[in-house]
Amino acid sequence: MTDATILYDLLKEIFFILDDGDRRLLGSYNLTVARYYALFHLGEHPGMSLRHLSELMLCDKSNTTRIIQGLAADGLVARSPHETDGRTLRLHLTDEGQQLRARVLAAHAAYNRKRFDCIEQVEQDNLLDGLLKLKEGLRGLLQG
Amino acid sequence: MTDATILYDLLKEIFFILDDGDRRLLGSYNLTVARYYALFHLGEHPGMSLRHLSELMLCDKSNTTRIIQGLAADGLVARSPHETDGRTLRLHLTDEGQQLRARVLAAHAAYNRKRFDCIEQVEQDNLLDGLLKLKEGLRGLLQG
DNA sequence: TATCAACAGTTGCATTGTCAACTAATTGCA
DNA sequence: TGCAATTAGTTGACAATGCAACTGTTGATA
Repeated sequence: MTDATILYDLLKEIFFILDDGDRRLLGSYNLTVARYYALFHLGEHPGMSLRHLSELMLCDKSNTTRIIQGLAADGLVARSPHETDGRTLRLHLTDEGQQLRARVLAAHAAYNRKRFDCIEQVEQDNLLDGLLKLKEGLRGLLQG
Repeated sequence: MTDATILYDLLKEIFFILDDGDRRLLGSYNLTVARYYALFHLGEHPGMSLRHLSELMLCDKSNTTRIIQGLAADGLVARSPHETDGRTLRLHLTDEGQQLRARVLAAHAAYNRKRFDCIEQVEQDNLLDGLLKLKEGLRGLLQG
């Protein structure tokens, strides 16, 4: 087994542990992980299109359609037509959506601090460096 | 934004990129990620039970039932009754399954090497150290 | 300008995944 | 031994997700 495969397996395993924790935390706010990400990105980019959101969420646009449908049904997101482009939607958080987003983001940040407390600050920084480089490299592969 | 959240976001994004790549690579072999893992484990433990496979795949046994049904329909896996325990199945790769497994494992390992080539060996080792520590820490949280 | 390609979003379908209920077989214990 | 509890696997209901095909809109160009 090569180093690359060990790294790969580790990354996958850590993801599953993080994701499992997320599911529990977010479930207590009646959110799924996907809905949480949608709320997050919509707060960062008010008025964004569905396609743009799909790119940020790294998922298929059909999936995004349905996630937004659910959030709209819950009164957290509003969809309006684009002013000039008849194909495009403008997505916005409702007031309720913004309030929920603020609460959940705070809870999630606190949860992350707790989770990553297990490693020292220096190691966090090292890890951050390595992961950043890895991410850039992987993104580069997608282009080339 | 705290370091912890940056780390978290990086890990998630890297996972999604890896997963997307996996889906493409495995798709070219007519495999899904779940089927790939099933082939992998079945090759390591010939004759294993469905329940055992479920544990290794970290998923519900009903899901495993259906994944195996699909693989069997494709002629990659054979199911036979256990010699002494009438409840239990014995799962085996067919010859075709073994050949496919060998090819796909090699392709996946090569793909991983290519993907992780973007960072130097020393950095890979550092990353591995940090991730290992993180994994242990996260596991610790689950217990405590 | 008329047409054709590209794009945004939706819908249908298959796979994956969970949970709960079920069947059949085994095990344990009174 | 015989009955109750456990175990292996399957099935059904449902949600999330990806892919492919579709509709309607925009844009580019001949």
